[in-house]
Amino acid sequence: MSELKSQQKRDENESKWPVWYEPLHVCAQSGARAGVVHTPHGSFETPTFMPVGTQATVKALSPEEVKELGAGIILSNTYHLWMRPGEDIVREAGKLHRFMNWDRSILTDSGGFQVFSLSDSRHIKEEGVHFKSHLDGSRHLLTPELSIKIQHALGADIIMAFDECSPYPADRAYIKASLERTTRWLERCVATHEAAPEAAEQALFGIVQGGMYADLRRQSLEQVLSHDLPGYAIGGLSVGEPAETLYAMLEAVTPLMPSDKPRYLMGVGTPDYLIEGTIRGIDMFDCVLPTRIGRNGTVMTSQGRLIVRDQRFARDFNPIDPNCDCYTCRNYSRAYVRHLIKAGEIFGLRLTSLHNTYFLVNLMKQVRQAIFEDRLLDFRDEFFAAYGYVK
RNA sequence: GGGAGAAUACCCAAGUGGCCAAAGGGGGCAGACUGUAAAUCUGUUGUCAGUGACUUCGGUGGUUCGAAUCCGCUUUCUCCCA
Repeated sequence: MSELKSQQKRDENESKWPVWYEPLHVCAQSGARAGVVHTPHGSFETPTFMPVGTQATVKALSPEEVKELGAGIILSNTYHLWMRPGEDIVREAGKLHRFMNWDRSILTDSGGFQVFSLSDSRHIKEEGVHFKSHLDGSRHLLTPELSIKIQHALGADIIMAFDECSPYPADRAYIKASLERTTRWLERCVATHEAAPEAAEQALFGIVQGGMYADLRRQSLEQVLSHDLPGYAIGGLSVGEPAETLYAMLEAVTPLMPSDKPRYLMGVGTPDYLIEGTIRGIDMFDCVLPTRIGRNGTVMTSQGRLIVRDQRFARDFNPIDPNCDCYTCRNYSRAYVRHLIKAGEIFGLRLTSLHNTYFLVNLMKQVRQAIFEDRLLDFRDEFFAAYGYVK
């Protein structure tokens, strides 16, 4: 695409969508993209890592802290806020941004992941998914229409289509049927969304499924792309498959995705996946990993993962990561963090959550810089060597 | 001074003849965690070799084919009465 044509496309997207992608640079060495995603609540630089705040809070962190560590966009969750406190309350509060005091971008997941993670207490049907509430066992039906309506009430800048995040392993017939149902659900999501006034300020992203079958991934992509949407996501990965499989699935679809729209790899959060995903053309990632493993006593460092709760750190008065300049590493030692975690002190969870989230957000900043310098493959190799990944 | 009761592994605590190296908690140690039912979950926790052996239930001496469990003595602790 010529410079002029891509500029035209950009202008077109800007006027057409509440959320649009501004490409800035493609890494000559890796083909990875750096850009900016513009939303009604500010812009965020890509590639980026999005911390997850399922229940309208990034667990253990205040919005100010999440902001300070550099996150430009966070996630929240349709299913959980629907169950509690109820989307009507969030709407009444002035929608999510006001409710949780976060003035940057927000993305809400549709509840599609809960179709996967709450598999013991739900039934999938064509109309939607019947859930038994994990809170009180009450029965509920989440449909594509309802998911979109709830997400309208929540008011995130980016909302997700209601999909089935299919399990792994799963046979081809199941995956094919599942992805086709997800496609039909997408049509219903789009119809509901486009008919609503909220479409002016919220952008609906479609989700590519297809399990671990490259041709089914392509089929799903084709169906999703038949809707002109402001962004596209890849779902149903990082569900237990080998890394090579995940990479292969990305390679099956990202080259066919439009270059003027953001691409979001859902639920992916280890450093290797972030880097390899970016190399394969992904712009956005989210994951509970940094906050969850943080709360459970594990930290990520430039030299690899550490279970900082382990005894070997009892007298280690160095920072968690000597190369990190987050609040935790600037002020506290491994020994202190370990002590807090062992003692069950809340502050310990806060320090590890803060560090881990900073680590991934900051990693993506470095990745972005490497893209601009056309040296992302070199950066990857350097990072992996220090982190302890064997390539 | 008299009487009653209790002592079990790092801690608390089950167990009152064999199925007991000994339940269950806690603590310790280790691991897992990927669009969050997760400040959670799993494994392990006498010793040594690892399908077995050895040493353990305050100490000691007995009874018995067999004892953490029954008996004698003893030590310590708690409570009650003087």
